[in-house]
Amino acid sequence: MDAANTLKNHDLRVTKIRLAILEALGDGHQAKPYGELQAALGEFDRTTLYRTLLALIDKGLIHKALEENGESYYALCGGCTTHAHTHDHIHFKCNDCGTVECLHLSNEIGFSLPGVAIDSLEITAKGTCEACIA
Amino acid sequence: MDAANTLKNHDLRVTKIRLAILEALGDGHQAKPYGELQAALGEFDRTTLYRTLLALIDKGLIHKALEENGESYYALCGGCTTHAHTHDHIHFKCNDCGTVECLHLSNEIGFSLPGVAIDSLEITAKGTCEACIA
DNA sequence: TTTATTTATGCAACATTGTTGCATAAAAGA
DNA sequence: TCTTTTATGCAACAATGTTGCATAAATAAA
Repeated sequence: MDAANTLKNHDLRVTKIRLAILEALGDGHQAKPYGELQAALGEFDRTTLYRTLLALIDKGLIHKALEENGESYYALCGGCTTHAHTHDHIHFKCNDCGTVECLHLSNEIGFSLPGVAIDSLEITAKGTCEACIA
Repeated sequence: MDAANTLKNHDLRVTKIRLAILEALGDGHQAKPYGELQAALGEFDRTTLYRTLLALIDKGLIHKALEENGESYYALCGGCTTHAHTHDHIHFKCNDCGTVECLHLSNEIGFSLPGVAIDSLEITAKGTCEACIA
């Protein structure tokens, strides 16, 4: 499906910046830092970018993958559901090249916290990615 | 051990703000948001607070438990080692009362990511805490 | 205990991100 | 094409992060 239809299917009007953000986020398994998005979308106003990201998150098209050093990383929602980016989905950041990837786990992660009700689980692993090891 | 000796043992001079931060962080199993620390330590300059937090992190006395909505949460390093707050240590945020706790897991969490080398793992769970369920 | 040295603090200044209100422009439906 | 709804851009401000530098405070040495 093309980006315009993806937007329509998520109850969003088709506008230039929305198409541009979807394009900037690429194939979806990699999260982009806010600064990079802002640089890539320099033709648009910062406020518009900010509000558009909120809108896309709200409609479940993208998600905030991680926050680090005051900067947020955004990625397309691939197989993820809108509200539960959990259990079988983790974020991996390479300390060498800085790449942040959304990875699917074959095995589910399980643990229990007695007494509390868990709604969501965010797991961020850091280390060295395959490309930087080689 | 009292706070002054804790500082000395970590290669840190004993100063008013450092003692005040340790006191503000309390018994250590609960992380405090930056804004709350700043409010509690209002007598000190913001820059000093900022640099002091960096120093305490650097020496392994405290750690940044989580970042959310641009705000960092800090907690004492209890049983944690300086660089690896992982595997058996998670952060739990109650969506009701906002409390963030550092919790110890009895069972270790395990999973594998083929090809990558994992240095650290951060796990944040959100939901409702025991007090807010009751 | 006084002095010398090292380090922390406070202040000023600025960058970045987040955030809101409002007038205007653009998109979707009639 | 016209109308209605929504998005965009601009201005403005708040909060956090960050650096440089002069001064004050803490530690080490005499």
